[in-house]
Amino acid sequence: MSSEQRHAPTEDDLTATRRAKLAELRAQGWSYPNHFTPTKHAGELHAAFGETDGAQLDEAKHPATVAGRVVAKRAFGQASFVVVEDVTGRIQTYLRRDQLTPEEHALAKSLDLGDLIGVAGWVFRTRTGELSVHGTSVVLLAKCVHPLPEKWHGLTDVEIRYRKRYLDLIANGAESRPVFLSRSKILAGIRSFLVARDYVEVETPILQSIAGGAAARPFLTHHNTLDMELQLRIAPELFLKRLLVGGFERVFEIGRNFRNEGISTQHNPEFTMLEFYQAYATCDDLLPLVEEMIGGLALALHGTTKVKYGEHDIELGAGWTRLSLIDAAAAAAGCAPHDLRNEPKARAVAQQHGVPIPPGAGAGGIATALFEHFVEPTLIQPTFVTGFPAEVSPLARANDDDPFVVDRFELYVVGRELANGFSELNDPDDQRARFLKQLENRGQGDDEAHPMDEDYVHALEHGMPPAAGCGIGVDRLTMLLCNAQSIRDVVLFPLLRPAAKA
RNA sequence: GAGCCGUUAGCUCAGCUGGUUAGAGCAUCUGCCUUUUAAGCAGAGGGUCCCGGGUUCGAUCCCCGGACGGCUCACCA
Repeated sequence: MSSEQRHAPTEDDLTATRRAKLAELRAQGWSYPNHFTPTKHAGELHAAFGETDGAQLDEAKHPATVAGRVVAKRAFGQASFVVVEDVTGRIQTYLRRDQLTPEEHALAKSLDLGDLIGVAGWVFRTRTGELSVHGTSVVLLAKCVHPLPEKWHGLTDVEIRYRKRYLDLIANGAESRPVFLSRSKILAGIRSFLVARDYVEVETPILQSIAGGAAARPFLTHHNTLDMELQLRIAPELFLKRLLVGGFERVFEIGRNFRNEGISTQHNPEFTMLEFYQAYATCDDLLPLVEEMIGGLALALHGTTKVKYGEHDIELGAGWTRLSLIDAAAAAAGCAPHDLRNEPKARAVAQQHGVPIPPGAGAGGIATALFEHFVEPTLIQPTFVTGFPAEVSPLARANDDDPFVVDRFELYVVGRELANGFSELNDPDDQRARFLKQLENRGQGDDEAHPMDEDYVHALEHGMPPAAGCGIGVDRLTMLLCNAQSIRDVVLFPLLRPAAKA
């Protein structure tokens, strides 16, 4: 390739070199072998022989076959040290000419960082004391034709980490993999917690004709043969409650919700939510359940209910603070609680503090805006906020003594909403009226107002047992328990714009 | 959607006030090396300085526009 001639952007030289090696192997008949069975993981070998001295190992010559990715290679003329990484960790292999066929020796010399190989041999300890596998055969399992990120600094470009998560896992596996293992444990922990309490796991539609159950804008899609507009669900709530009508008494679903909104460190357009519903329970019954679940998950993951999140030390052991939304908002805004029940007065308070008033908001909506503005960011330790205005809770049951509010709570930790639960509204006429009120708000410009769902009201008209339900954002819970500052660090493949065409 | 910041070799990063041929380490290639530990030694190759305009004798650098990303804000969980 002449240097004065500006060649078209062809393949990178590093990749070309590796492809040439691959072509050579193929010419010799190699073709991505399918049958290879390792007998040991790296972690097993370290666990079994980590304390065994070299003389004993030489005596016993324990056989071992390992497989994994080449993550380091130190080659000499007639021998090489090749470090292989599998899901449990790393093990060094030692490949020398006098133990291999000529073809294997040539392969060992041509190995690139990133290749997947299998090595059979015996366990030994090198002169410098490192536990290794002395190879008697080596086979290439898959070729890596692209150069991998540098071994010392790893991959720091966050865009590539999210876009090509496999590279993040290869290059930064020690840091990024544990988060996803923890996420798996959290999901399993939630399931076993609820199943142990007689909850039934169910799956409800993601494709819905009216996406309801939350205040959010949906994604739109289309069914071709039915020629039908569909929306991706924004919450499973209304279907889970139809199941309560049908006779299930305790149900839960862990699933993806889709909300057509902005992206931030705390928002991914698709996110995982746990929702659970219990008949013959009230809102108050759920608080201890949530405490126990989240505290138990922390204990299972970390062995303690104290977790570190950024600068904060969070105590997730039971006994969380409880706070009334209206009282807290009034205290922060320096007015009397009853002022926030009166729309003109509430409006004046908000204007006095320069807090924007949502379109169509009445006293309840304004009180909530004040709460979110002043109080929410200050709730660092786990706090249950109760007494939400009915106006902002179209699916929750009004309080018997004070119909201005509903029997509802939200859980806040490190200034973020983590869970939302309430006694369910099972009065179909009240539900219809609330939906109509939401339609009014929609007319006034609130495009996240809840749509009318006659089918759901019709279900309620058959009688839904008194019940309470709760939703927990699994991604945010994982962030909290894994000390992750961005939701993209706990979602394997976060949504990104398509990469610019290079 | 708005504001601020960023984008230089495959990766991690330098690059002065605008100056001639844009550097380093790792990685790669060639040679030597049968117990290394970020192996070593000798040599070599590798760049659309994110893209498009503008200013200038001259732009990686200054100005304008755009793409992508990060952070903050707004909305939600």
